[in-house]
Amino acid sequence: MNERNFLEELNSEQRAAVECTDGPVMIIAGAGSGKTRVLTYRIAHLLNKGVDAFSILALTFTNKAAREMKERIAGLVGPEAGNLWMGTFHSTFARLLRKESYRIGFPPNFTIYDTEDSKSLLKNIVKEMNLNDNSYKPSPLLGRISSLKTMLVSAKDYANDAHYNSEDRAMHREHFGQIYETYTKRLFKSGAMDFDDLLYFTNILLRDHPDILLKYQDMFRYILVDEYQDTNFSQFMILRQLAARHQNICVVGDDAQSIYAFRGANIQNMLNFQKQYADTTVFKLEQNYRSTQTIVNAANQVIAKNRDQLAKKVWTANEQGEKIPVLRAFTDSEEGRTIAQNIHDLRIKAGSAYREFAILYRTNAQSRPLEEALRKIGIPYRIYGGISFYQRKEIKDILAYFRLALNPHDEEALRRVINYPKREIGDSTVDKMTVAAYDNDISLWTVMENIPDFDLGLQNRTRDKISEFVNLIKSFSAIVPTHNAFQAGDFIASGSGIIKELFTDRTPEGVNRMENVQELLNGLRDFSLRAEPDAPQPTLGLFMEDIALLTGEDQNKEDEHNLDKVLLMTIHSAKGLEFNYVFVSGLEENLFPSQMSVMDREDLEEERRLFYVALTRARKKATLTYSMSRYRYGSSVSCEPSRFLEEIPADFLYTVPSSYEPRQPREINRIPRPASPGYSNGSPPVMRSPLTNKKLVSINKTQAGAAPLNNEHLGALAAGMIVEHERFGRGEVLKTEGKYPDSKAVVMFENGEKKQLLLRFARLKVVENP
DNA sequence: GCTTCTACCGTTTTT
DNA sequence: CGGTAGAAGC
Repeated sequence: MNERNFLEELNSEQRAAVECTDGPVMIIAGAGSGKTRVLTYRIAHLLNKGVDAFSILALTFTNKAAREMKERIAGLVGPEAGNLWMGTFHSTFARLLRKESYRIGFPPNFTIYDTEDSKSLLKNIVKEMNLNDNSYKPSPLLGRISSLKTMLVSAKDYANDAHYNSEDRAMHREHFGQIYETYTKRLFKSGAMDFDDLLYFTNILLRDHPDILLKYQDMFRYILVDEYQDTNFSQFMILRQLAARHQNICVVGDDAQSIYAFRGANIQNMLNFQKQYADTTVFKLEQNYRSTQTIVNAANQVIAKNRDQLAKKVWTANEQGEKIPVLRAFTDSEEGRTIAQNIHDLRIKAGSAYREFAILYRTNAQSRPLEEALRKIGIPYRIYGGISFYQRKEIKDILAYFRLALNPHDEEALRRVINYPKREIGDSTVDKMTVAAYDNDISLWTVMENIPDFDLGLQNRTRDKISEFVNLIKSFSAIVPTHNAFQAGDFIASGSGIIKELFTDRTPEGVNRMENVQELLNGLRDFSLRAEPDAPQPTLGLFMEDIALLTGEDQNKEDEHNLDKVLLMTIHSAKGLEFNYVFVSGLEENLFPSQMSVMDREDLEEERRLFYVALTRARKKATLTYSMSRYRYGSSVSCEPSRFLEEIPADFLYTVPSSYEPRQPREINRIPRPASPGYSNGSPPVMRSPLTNKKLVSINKTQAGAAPLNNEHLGALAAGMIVEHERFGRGEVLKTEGKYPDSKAVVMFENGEKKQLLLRFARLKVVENP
């Protein structure tokens, strides 16, 4: 396709934004206004003007967005698109750091720690410092460290900052600074970077090494950034340094869709762009090509009152469309059934495919009742961006061996597999070696490598086991450089003993784990074969680099994507996608808006923007649903409709009454949970133990003999009942006590043994209920 | 050092 | 309801 053709496909707003190629440009793009199209055409236009693909840096928010954009550009200009620097901030700068990291003391094969690794390291540090780990929990610690790194505050800066110090004293975590410092040191010693380090150290590298800065400033003459509203300070500073020389920076974003503040995203980056670059040209894309008028107007209402925004008026020439149905359900599972039923009916009525439907929710936990309902009436579905394949335990175990082969100083990988499979190197040995490493300021691996030089009071046998392990890892390391990824991976997987370990596990889960490992090895084989002839040898190192920054969605197979299935996902991961029919579920106070944001932010602006994103995913019809009660940790909690429902003018909505009655008791006659405030079906009958006369709240009643021998349908036990236990045989219940789920029963068995059983784990069958 | 049992705890969103 | 950390017991 030649240039004239593709520019003519754009409207005048879009075309102007594409053709203004030089100098700082900000494109404010409303939802559904063809933002991606403008970005791709702009890049294609640059290439057609003769700009070298190697000198264009395009940063997107997800790997998927980068891939898609690359494909679309390739469709416009051909294979030259392959030479673009295009990817997420993290993957692009990880790539840059691999080349330059030696300048800041990191090896080129540095490991990238994921969140799990980081938390586990923090946990170890807290333990070693003998701090009460109730106030030093890994997740909050990592959260704080992460936001500090995002603000480019080093451990040293932190220690010297009076404000931070007094804040810590007030929060009773005066050792935080020390933890931060130790964490940083340990990462360095392990030759590892966490997620935020990839951006942090890119900043440091560019800041402290003018020659490198100049090199990349000249390399990236044109910089384009997608989803600019979601960039954080660290990313902003990288861009600022790189663009300083040529000033050809084009950012595209929608302040109304800024939903990542929790991760440090700073909407001010967008609001202040014009201040940063005085001669910025601003373009606005205000026509929405995606949704009906009803949806566009209702969505506009949602964010109308937000204070932080750039003036724009999103409008559409599309048809008016249906009103937005609001469905009320009594329980979360009924909400699921209603949605499932609606999808079923709509699909038949409108002749639509399953893939035209999406169900969005605020939290991942909400997917379960939805899945159950869909499964029950046979609607195929897929969870978009769920847990990543590479996060599974068995896969992470194997990857830990791979990581060790590439970088044996990687402490988290080492700890993970040092005794898996069991090789008699237990916790106390690891603790002793950790102390030695700390005392000598060396890595754990170095201690193990030189174990005879240390007097740790270990048994000879243990020392031999350690040497054996060291030699094993060294043999893995030796394989890597001379073999391709598959050969090395296969050798390591079987040499580590993991394959054997998994093979002996014949439980269904075990078989599944084994299949996953096979899947990983197949992936390695593909990776090794797929390599282009003149590309570098597809080593294990390259493979690990490829997968380190993948998210759940990135690794699904092509055919997975094309299957005709309803998609389920969080609103966050729905950004950038669109569907004909969208269900936004769980519109309840304290869920959406979330409890956290209701408690510590009075404005709820970000939650509203999130709702805006949810609504504007829909092309033809958006449906809102909520439930009056929801299960949480096994008990039902009553809910109120979300305030957001009231913020949409009533003439955009119509309320559909619940078509279901509250659920009838099934054959298992459930006694309602403890009288939680607002239990909507009247207060539950109270059962009392005949012996103690204590209330037997919250234990389910079962018909005698109906409960299977597992803990899924525990019956309410009362004194006098005759029960049968899997191992101990028959017995009589003497008394029951405690509150579910930790309720206990004392049972006298026929063999004369008196046992106290924790009901949640006891496998009991009621055989007689007098 | 390894296995089994029990008490406790969790509440966003993710590159 | 699940997951899991740590104690107790072997």
